[in-house]
Amino acid sequence: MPPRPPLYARIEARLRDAIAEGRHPVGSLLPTEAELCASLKVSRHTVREALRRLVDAGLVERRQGAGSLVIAREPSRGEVHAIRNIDGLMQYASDTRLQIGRRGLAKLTREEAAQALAEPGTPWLKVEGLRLGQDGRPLATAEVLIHPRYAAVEPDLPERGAIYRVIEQRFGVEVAEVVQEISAAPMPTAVAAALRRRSREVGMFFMRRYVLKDGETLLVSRSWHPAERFTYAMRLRRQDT
Amino acid sequence: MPPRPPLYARIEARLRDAIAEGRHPVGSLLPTEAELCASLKVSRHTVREALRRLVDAGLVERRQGAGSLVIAREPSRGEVHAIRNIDGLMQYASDTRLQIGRRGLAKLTREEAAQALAEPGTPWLKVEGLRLGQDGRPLATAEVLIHPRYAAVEPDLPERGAIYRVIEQRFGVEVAEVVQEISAAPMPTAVAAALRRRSREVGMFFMRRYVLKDGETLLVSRSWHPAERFTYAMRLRRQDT
DNA sequence: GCGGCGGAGTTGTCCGGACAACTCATGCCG
DNA sequence: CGGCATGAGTTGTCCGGACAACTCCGCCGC
Repeated sequence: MPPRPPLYARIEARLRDAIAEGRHPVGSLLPTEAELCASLKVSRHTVREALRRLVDAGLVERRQGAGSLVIAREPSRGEVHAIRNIDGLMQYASDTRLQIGRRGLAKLTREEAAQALAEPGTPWLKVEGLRLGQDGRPLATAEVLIHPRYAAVEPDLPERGAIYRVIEQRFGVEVAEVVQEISAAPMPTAVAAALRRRSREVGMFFMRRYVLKDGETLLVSRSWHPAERFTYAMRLRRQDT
Repeated sequence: MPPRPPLYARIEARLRDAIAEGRHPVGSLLPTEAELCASLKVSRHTVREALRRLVDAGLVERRQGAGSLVIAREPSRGEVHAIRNIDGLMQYASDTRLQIGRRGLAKLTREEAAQALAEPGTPWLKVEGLRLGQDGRPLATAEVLIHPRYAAVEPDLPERGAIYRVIEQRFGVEVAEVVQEISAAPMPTAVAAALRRRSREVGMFFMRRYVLKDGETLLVSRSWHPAERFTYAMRLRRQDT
């Protein structure tokens, strides 16, 4: 008889099953830690270990003060799902690069983001992508903005593959850092409300910036995921002009 | 002024620096949790969070009862280091696949290993590899054993790339599971002692098995890492006959 | 309406402790 | 010499609690 797995593993499996069976659909929030503690009669520590593993598995994302959001039903194989899966691939690539930084990703400040994205007159190469699930249905929209210096890669852009790798090889540069932004500084409430309304359609905002060794921003990806409650509270100048 | 990072992050950075500077060389053991608690005046919980991050970063491996072993000075970019880096690549590939299971990998029993590896008369395709570090010096030796049914991939074997991916594409199969073995069931003490002696040369043993959906073993990789104290305590029939 | 303030709710950090599970060396005994 | 038992040392699991940081919503004044 095999030994009983640890408590947190059983809780993790339980939650994983609940997600897989749709009792916690993608885009919904899991019960809070306190609720799980109460219903499962375990300490918060144990619940957090189980949730941490779901985060590592890519099923859940958490934000302090907001909750635990289900973002996938099954662990991603980290594979290419569809032709136009541009940002998905980049995300995969960056996840690989970022395996270390899975937790503790640095945050982009609002100013940094504005600077990186919205320098007026900067003709960033913009690549639009659609992230598709394994069933072929769209999961999220995405944009990738490439620094004009490296815009010549456009004809080489892979249908499947990591964009930044192509640029690295083509130009002999090296991505030194990947910075991720999920939530941002507070913004004027009116705009926030408008975005919140819109977020019922587009959902959570994701942004990644790829930085070279000399600090230059190589490319920026941003994408929207169809999550209900994780609203985006960041404003990009390029978007509303 | 930026806010002070959390305590565990500072401890992590401190240990990371100590490793990078060689104060904790690769192959040595870190101070025990209790020692770190005492010297840093923090709770064991905080120390464990810092160590967990070092494990996630790939700098440290831990084993219950044994200690925390330094296995790398800097976080791996997860990249190809050298031509003959066959198992290294596979490990990278499997790490990617296994991002989820970074913790809690299932274990191979001794019998399973013997069955997978040492069925007499089974002409497994054996690929020998040498894992090289970024400086070109060997880090570990490796063997990859491919199931005879898929041995026809030999001419296709990549010098750089994941072997199992090649097989998947070539034969239209799909790896459903990756099982990893680090330490194994106890073995006769005499053999253990002999191995322990030898382990001062070859070090820790690693083994991975790639399983198809129907349960068939697609390939097995095993490798030895030059770690001092993490001795190998598993016996493979194929090895001593 | 617009903006700011505040408070309830939620997750993040950190402490202290206890016991279980595992590793490894030692020593005893056949 | 081989095998087993023992025990110290180390990491894994789990509990309980406290406060900090953050999110989000509603209230209120202008």
